[in-house]
Amino acid sequence: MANEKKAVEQITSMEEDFAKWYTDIVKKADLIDYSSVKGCMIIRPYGYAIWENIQRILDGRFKELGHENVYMPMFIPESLLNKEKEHVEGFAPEVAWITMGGSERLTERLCVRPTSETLFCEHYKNIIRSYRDLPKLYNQWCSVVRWEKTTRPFLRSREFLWQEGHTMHATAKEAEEETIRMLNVYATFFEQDLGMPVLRGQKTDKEKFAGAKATYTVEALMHDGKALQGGTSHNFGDGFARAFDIQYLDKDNTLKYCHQTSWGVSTRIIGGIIMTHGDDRGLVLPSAVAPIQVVIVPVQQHKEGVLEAAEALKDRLSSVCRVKIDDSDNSPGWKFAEYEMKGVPVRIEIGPRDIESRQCVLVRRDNHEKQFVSLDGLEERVLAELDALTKALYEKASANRAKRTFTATDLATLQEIAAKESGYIRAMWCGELDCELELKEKADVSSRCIPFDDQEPISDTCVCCGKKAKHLVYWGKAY
RNA sequence: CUGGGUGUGGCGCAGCUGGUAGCGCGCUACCUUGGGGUGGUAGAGGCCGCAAGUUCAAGUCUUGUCACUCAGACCA
Repeated sequence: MANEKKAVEQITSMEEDFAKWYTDIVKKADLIDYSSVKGCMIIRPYGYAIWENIQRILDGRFKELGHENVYMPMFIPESLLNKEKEHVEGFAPEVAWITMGGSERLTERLCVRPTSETLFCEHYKNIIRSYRDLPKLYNQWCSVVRWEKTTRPFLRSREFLWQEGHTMHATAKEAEEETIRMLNVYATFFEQDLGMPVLRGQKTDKEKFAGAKATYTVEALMHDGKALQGGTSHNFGDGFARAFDIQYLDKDNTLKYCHQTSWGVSTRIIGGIIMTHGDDRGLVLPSAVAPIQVVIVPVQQHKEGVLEAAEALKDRLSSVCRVKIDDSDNSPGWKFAEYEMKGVPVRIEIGPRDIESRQCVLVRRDNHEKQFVSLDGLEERVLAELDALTKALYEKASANRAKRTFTATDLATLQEIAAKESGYIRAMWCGELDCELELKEKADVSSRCIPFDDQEPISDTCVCCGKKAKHLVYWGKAY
């Protein structure tokens, strides 16, 4: 249809070129603009509003669980960063350094935080004395800098926004519980609020965070079959505590090292939302984080009573959701396309015909079906549709994941699948780094995670070396 | 970091064998139209990424450089 075609001609089709489709969307939905520094993006009001919604929801959940927000400096002296060996080795290659202050050369250079473990450790050492001081449950919302070679809006930028929780506990058991608890907070947020199914699981040693004892992850699968690590939760054991000498005096009057966790999600989530739910008309936003949940488009708005009726609807709906009315001079068709591009979950059209029959037209972003809806009880109906939309997105994404999840019990099959398909490949693994490297080399896949909820062995031997298998691993290509 | 692509009004592009810049969209004003990007009239807006060089003359040729972008390698 000519009109259909016209509505989508502004963005590249995702089938044609997924990468270009993605950049088209981030630009044309007004999420970001590029800045004059490579890899540093300007997050525009509409994009930032999505982040604010993510922040508000997660921040509330963190606080319900007893976490407090703090703010740490953005600079880390080199000597402080160097205290934990594995950690510094992991991050050193992508750290940005400050060497000058005004016109003076600094005696010790400062790194711009790539993550704040060391800063938290320095502070915790000063404030933790007794078991009564534990646990310490701190979180901060901030930006961090990692000097990436290749950058993409939201997915990999040199500066990005995130939250990083850093907690200190008396025992290893408590630290492990906190690590899993926060992983579950993320998993729930992804699945219920963002409509994104995730795999909860553990990273292999190769993929885990520098300095961590164990790294857990929620992995999401994008529409094109590539995986995206959505959030991470690390258990540090007492490794950093030993490096920074963070001890407390326990009830039994002996000094003990603290056990530590950290966990984070970043603006990368927004990239994940785009690549999971978006379509050829543009962005599709899950209701919970959509800056505009309902857009009201008046039709024949110059006619008597139309704008007034639209305004009245807006007033009513404002009490239950985020609603906008577009009374600009643009034609209705223009507005339809515009708000589809921006991923607004629900559109309501109201014109003279509707007013006469006390109804309006309601169209959901995910299925585009026009429904004639009575104005009575509209608030409840809209809330139900917002909820149904997120659930429908979840179902659709789950179906995509199911379609793209494969199983291999021998190397040849795994290679064949990896070459032909895009998605997860379930396969047994012996636990050796060599096999991970070999699979990368031979099939160009990396281990995404050892999933918690899918460990029923599919064979006894490692898919790569044939030795006794330890875990079922999801393999794939990742962003 | 390696390899490709691209830099020309805000955006997308044209500009051939060198001769002093053009189209579409958008923007501004007014009118018109309005249930899937409505049509019209009149306007505003560019030292062609940057720097050297060749030439009487460079958007166009040469060299260098910077940026963006895609695909790898590396990472949230």
